[in-house]
Amino acid sequence: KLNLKFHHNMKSNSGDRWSHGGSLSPEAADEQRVADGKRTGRALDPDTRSVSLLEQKRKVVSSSIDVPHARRSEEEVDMDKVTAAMVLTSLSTSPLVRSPPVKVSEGLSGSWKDNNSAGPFTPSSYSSSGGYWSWSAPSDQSNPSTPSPPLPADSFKPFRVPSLGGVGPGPAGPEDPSLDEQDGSSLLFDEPIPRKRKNSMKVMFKCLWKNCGKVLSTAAGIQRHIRTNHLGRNCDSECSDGEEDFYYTEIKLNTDSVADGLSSLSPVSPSVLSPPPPPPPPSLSQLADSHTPPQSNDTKEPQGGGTTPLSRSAPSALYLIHTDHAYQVRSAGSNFTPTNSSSFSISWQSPPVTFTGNTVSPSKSQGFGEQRSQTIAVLSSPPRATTALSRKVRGEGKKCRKVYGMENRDMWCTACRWKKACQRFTD
DNA sequence: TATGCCGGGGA
DNA sequence: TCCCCGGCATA
Repeated sequence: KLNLKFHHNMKSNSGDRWSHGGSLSPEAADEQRVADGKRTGRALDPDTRSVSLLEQKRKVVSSSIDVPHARRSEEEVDMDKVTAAMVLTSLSTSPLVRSPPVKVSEGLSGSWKDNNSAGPFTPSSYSSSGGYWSWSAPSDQSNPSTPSPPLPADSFKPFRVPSLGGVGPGPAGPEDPSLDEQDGSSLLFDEPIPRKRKNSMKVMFKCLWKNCGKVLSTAAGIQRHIRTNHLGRNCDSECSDGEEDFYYTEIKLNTDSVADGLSSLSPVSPSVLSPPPPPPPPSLSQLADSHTPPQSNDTKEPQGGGTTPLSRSAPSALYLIHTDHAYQVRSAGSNFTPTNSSSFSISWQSPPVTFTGNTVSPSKSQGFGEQRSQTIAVLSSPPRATTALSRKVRGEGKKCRKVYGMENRDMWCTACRWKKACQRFTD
């Protein structure tokens, strides 16, 4: 509990997400890196290294916290699952709403970081591409104009809060998260999509900005379009923080059916993009709210207090979206290979992981249960055997007691009377 | 809950 | 040794 509080305070105190993530994340990152050894590529920041006793102490605390997190996560996971499932279902219906998902995903990613302050990636993103997240934090001057943040902000806060509380996605311990989550995400999104592309599919990029359905054939083009027209950035790629990635979606067109034209795009794209279901009404409402008002986003973010209302339901939704988004990002990353995006994809994946982890957790629990039962069985079996050997197995036939009944106890054999093995009706 | 028995204890 | 009973395991 103390630990949790500690994290929370840190986050709340520092208006900036990143600062939060940064402070906490480095520690976690170190741990995970060591443990996993997966993402060793990035060197730790000098700052991180410099961390001294205090940091170490934190680590200890954080590590201890992990356990509680996991537990909470499991509980909530179930809820999240359900919510997520609902969201997905609903999303599958309407394609247009995608943009929200993307944003949401961002929010999620952010939350994820916070949650998994210990997460391996936080540091990387933190150190390498702090700018990325800037959008999420309007306070940063870098992205003053970015409207999209609003959505993220709303969703973001709620999401974060839960996670911070310990309920969050961070459920899985350091180990599980990365592995399980990745697996889940990969299963759902990674494999199917990439393969499809290769076939007769043509990839187009559609601007998700409101009232802008512009479709371009290149990611660079769409990014530029978004950057210039929607984000109001004049500078080229330099200015890009990867934010553009979130405002366009990748559309796969079947070359055969391309004739249909864009009109077909919207319908097709959803189906094609296995991961991203369309935006449905109810669940979306939340998302939409967060999305639509970019400005509100900015306003909200600074305060950061927004723990209140959205809280759980939103987070769950976010999860789904997040996943979807992750997919998009990844694909984009693979295609475009933006430096930032790469980092993103990683961080994003982690969130899916969380989700998956949740999903998995149940199975795990079951597995444990099974193990338990097995173990018990094993243990119990020996006693039985012992009993059988040492103790006379109960005879099948009726004994004096049953034959004569309690009323005629006098008629019982002495053994029966003495509560010994019946001598009269021996088996 | 009802039985069948074992292990013990008292007379 | 005879009788009884507590308690356990099983049906």
